[in-house]
Amino acid sequence: MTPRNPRQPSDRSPAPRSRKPTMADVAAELGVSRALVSLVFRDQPGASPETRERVFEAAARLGYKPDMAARLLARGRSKVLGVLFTARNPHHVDLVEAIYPTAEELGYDLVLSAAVPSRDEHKAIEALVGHRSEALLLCGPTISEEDIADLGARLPVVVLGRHLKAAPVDIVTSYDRPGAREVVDHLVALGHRDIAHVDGGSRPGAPERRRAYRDAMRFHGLADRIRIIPGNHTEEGGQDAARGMLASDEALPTAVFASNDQCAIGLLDVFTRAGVKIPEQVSIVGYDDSHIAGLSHIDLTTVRQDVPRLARLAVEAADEQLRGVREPGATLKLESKLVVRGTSGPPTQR
Amino acid sequence: MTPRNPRQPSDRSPAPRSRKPTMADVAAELGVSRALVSLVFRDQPGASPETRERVFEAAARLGYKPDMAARLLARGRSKVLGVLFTARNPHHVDLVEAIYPTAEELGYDLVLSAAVPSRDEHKAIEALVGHRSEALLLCGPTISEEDIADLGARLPVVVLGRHLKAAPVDIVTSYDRPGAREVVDHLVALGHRDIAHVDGGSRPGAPERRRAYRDAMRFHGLADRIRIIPGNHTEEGGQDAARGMLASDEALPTAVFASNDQCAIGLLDVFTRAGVKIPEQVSIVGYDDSHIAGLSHIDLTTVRQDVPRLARLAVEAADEQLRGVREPGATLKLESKLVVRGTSGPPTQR
DNA sequence: TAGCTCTACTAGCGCGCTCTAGTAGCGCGC
DNA sequence: GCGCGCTACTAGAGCGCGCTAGTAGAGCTA
Repeated sequence: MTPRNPRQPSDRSPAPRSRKPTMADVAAELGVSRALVSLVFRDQPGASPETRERVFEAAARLGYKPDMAARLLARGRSKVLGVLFTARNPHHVDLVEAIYPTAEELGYDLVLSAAVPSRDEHKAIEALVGHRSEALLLCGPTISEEDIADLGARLPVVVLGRHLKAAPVDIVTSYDRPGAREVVDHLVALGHRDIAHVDGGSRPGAPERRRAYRDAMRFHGLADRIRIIPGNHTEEGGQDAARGMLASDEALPTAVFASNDQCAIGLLDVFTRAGVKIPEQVSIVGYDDSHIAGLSHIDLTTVRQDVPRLARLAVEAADEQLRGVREPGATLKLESKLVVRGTSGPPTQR
Repeated sequence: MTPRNPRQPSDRSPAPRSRKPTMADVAAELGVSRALVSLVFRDQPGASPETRERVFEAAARLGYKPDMAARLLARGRSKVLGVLFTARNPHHVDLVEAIYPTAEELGYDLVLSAAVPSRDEHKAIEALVGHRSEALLLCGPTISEEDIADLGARLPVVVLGRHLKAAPVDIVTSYDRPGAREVVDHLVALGHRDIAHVDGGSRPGAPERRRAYRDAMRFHGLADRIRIIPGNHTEEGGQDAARGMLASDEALPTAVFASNDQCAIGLLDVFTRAGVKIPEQVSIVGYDDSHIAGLSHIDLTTVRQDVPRLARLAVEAADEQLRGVREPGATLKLESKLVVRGTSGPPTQR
């Protein structure tokens, strides 16, 4: 952390933990002006190499660290991007991981705010704005389109993984339809006809996936087998849907396409516990290819989104809006593709 | 988001996105002083109810939101807690979720910083300090004890889920030994004797769990069966360990106790793919009871830590340090307990 | 020597807010 | 009529930094 400093051992202070040193302290220590220290820390020309050296040395000795809040306040641009994500959603976590490198590359700092059950997205977003985010990256926001539009009128906003009709914000997402279409094609090719879809209600991406499922079923002449079961994008949603299917009078479908991986995992959970063999009795396909789908023994067939590119495009879109090189309102879509793993297979004859 | 405002519809501006309004704008709008507006927004006495009303109304009309950075800068106390966590670690995510409510209750705002592969803990911590965190909550930090001590000398630090010898920081964690002991007791009671431990190297909590495993094995007269396989706290670590065991000349143990859930999931993954039946051929037990262990069809036997209390105690500890009612250096330990699920069972005779 | 340029620095305002120390105005009792 | 206390408000100094406009001094010409 701080450079090793024998003169001020860290165990010296059980108590005082004196005021954080400021730039002025460093300047005073060296008998120079604050501005000089500022120059050095911003890596601006105007200081001799020896002076730079001395400034860094003194700063390290005093334990000085630049204060972001003051820095943000003083300079017009804060170079901070606010990122909203859902803590429980592994796909969001993947996105956050992927956002860091590009942000760093373009010189942005990141402030994260998690939407968790006890703290809704509105609060999380207010926190981001309050902390001087110049622009917001929203991972699969569930707030209303109107709210997003209002937000977009206040500052640059990039929405990841959700379609919007007419908000003044950038949108970076995957084509949901080809992905969902591929899922149905794959299942049909395996011999399935009773393919149900556990949807995600109005969650980001869900309406498009539902529509694509319907279209694909019709395309394959399976319009009469269309079966949409209400769900959401959490494990609980998948569990509830699975319980509903098990309790229902109708026969189980031979394949279930879930609106996202978490939902699929919920399905897997309940089906497995109930003794339903996966994929022998029921094939299950998810959506997102979050790291969990591939790594664990879940081994879920799913649709992979190009997370690194998604993240890069989102950060770049925010940057472009901030630099004013482009009006907001762009929509970028990436290809996604089916990843076949162990939870899908041919249906067994009954 | 912003209160609905018919006079300035959000679609009015494709372009200007004019400067964010400040407190001075609100004050000018009403013909009052900035200080008054400040009072109202801080909910301090000294303004009449009617004035408060007018201030809020004007603020809403202008779309004013208080600027945290300036607020933090201006007041001594920032009331911001910095939280370091590992994005991929579901147990950390659980902790973050649990920290929010208590923080809010005590009037703290949270700034999150994720350690991800491309961005190590040092950077993540610097970001937190730079954003004026008054105190730091570190979820299972892997940086050196010395670095943590240095950090603790600069500001209040609470470490979650890791033991430290003599750093001037608070520690909130679970008793690892009784938990690990319970695991071994459970497995022995089921009839296991060849119980291996995939450890977590020097990761937080790992040394204690390893030691507890050893002690428990000795207690049960199984000293000669002690088998410790190096691992770490990621899925990859578990996968590598499992591959190593499968490739080894030695027979597989009948039970494996992993140092955390992710590692256990990695084991599950590789064993399952290799056709090893869980728990018939090998029982697997994890540690943490992250939401993933119970929710998915992973159904992992594991050791539950009391996450809500852990989180509450950590925030309270930070608060106490900040209020100066107590010297840093306290260690709080909570009970943890075995949760038996589907990955552990009696060994089959060979 | 004056005049120029260039490097290496400094003075001081302002970012949006908080907070201390006030003041203006009012009703009150004596 | 005067001081008193109270409510409702204001002036203005800072918080730690960035940044613009400046200056002192060295080196160089002519």
